Amino acid sequence: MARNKYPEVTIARILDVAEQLFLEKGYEHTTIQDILNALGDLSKGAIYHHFKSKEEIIIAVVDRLYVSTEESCAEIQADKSLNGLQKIRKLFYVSIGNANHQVVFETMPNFFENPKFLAMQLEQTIYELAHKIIEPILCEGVADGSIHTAYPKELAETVSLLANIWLNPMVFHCTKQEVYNKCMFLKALMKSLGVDAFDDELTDMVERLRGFASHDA
Amino acid sequence: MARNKYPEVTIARILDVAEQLFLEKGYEHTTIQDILNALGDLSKGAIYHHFKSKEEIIIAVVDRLYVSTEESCAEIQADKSLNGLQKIRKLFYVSIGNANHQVVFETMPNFFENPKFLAMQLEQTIYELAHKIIEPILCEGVADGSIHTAYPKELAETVSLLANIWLNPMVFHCTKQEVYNKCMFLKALMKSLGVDAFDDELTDMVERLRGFASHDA
DNA sequence: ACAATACATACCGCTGGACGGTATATATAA
DNA sequence: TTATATATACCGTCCAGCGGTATGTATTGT
Repeated sequence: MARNKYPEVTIARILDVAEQLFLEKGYEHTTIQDILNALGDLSKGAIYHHFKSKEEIIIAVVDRLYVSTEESCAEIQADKSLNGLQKIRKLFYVSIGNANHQVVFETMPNFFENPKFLAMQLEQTIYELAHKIIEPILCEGVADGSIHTAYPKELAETVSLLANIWLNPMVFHCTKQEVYNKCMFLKALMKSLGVDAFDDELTDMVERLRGFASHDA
Repeated sequence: MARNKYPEVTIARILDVAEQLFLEKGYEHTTIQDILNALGDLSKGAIYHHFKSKEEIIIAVVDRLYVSTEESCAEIQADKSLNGLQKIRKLFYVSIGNANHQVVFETMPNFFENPKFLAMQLEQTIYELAHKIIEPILCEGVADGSIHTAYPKELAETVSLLANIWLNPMVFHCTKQEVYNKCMFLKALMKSLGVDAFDDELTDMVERLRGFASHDA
C-alpha cells in the first residue's frame, strides 16, 4: 500500500487503535510500535506523517472523546427556552445518564495508572467545562433568579470537579450504592449552595440507577 | 569509592536530587542520566542498587513529601483535648498556612505537565487523607455533636478534594485574590454542610494572606 | 507534466534497565 | 584479636527498544 485517497480514514484508524491501547495499557506503556502492530498494515512513517509526536496522538484522542460532550453542552447552553437552573438540571441528567452506560469504563482497570489521561481530564474539567460552560450558565441563573450564589466561578469549578472527576466511575471506582450516596450528597450540597438542581425527575433517575424505584428520604 | 558505611545518606541524596529534577522538569522528562549528572559522583548501578526502577524513585519521593504532613495529621487526630470540629479547624489552619509559604511551588511551572505527580497527589488525597484522616474525624464530630452530616464519607472526600487539590496553588495556579475567594466559598460550603470550620481566627488568617486585616462580610 | 500528498524504509541518539565484578562493612567463630 | 564468611554498596559496560527523523517511492490532483 502506498498512497490512500482518503487519509481521514487512516487517521481515524490510528486514533481508534491508539485510544483502545491507551485505555488498556496506559499512555506511557503504549509504544508507537504497539500501535503499528495493532494496525497491522501501516508503517511508522505513516503515523509520523499524520502526527508530529506521540503526545499529539493522545491530544487528538482526548479531543475526539470530548467532541460529543462539548456539542451537547453547547446545545443546552444555547437553548433559550431554559433558564439557568433548568440548564444545570439537564446537564446533570445527561451526565449521570452517560456515566452509567459508559462502554470504555470496563476496559480500564485503573485511571491512576494512566496519569496522562487523568491530568488531561482534570484540565478539561476546570478550563473547558467549568469556565466555559458551567460558570456562564450559573451567572445566567443568578441573573434570571433561578440560582442564588455569590461565588459563581468557585461554584462552577466545584460542581464540575465533583460531577466530572469525583463522581466519575472511571476515576474513582465505586459500587452502585456508593454512586447513589455520592449523588444524594451532591443533591444536598447543591441545594444548600443555592442550586436546587436535583428535582424529582433527576432524583428518580438516580434511584433507578441504584436499582430502586420509589423516592423516599 | 566503594562501599559506604551510611547508605541512608546516599539514598537521601538520590531522593533530594530526583525530587528537585522531577519538580523542575517533570517526571517523564527527567532521565536517570540527569539524576546521575546532578549527583556527580554516583553511577547508574548505584541507583539501581537502591531502587528497582525509575518509578520506585518517584514513589519514594512522594512518600517522603507526605511523611511530615501525615505526622502532623496523626498528631491532631490523636489529640484528645479537641473535639471533631476543632480538629478540622486545626487541619485547615495548618493546611492553608503551609500552602502559602510552599517553597517548591515557585519552581514548578505547571502541575499538569507532571501528570504522574498529579495522579499520585489525587490518589493520596482520597485514599489516605479523606478515608484515613478526615472521615474518622468527621465521624467523631458527629458523635460528639460538633459536626452535623448524614454523609461523613462523601463529605470527607469532597473537603479533601477541594482543600488539597482545588485550593492547591501547585495544581491550580491562582492569584491571592482567587485563593481568597476560594477560601471564602469553602467557608460557606462547609458551614452549610454542617461543619462550621472557619472561625474568626481562621478567617482572619485567610484575610491576612490576601493582604488585608479586618474581617468584614 | 509535475507538484503535492501518503505512505514505506532505514536509520539515529538515547533511554531504562540488566549484569558481572569488586571493594568494603559486619557478624561470627577461633 | 584475629581470621573467615557473607552481606552490602557500589562501578562499568552493555543492550534491546524507545521516540523521532531523513529520505525514497508510489499515487493522486491539477
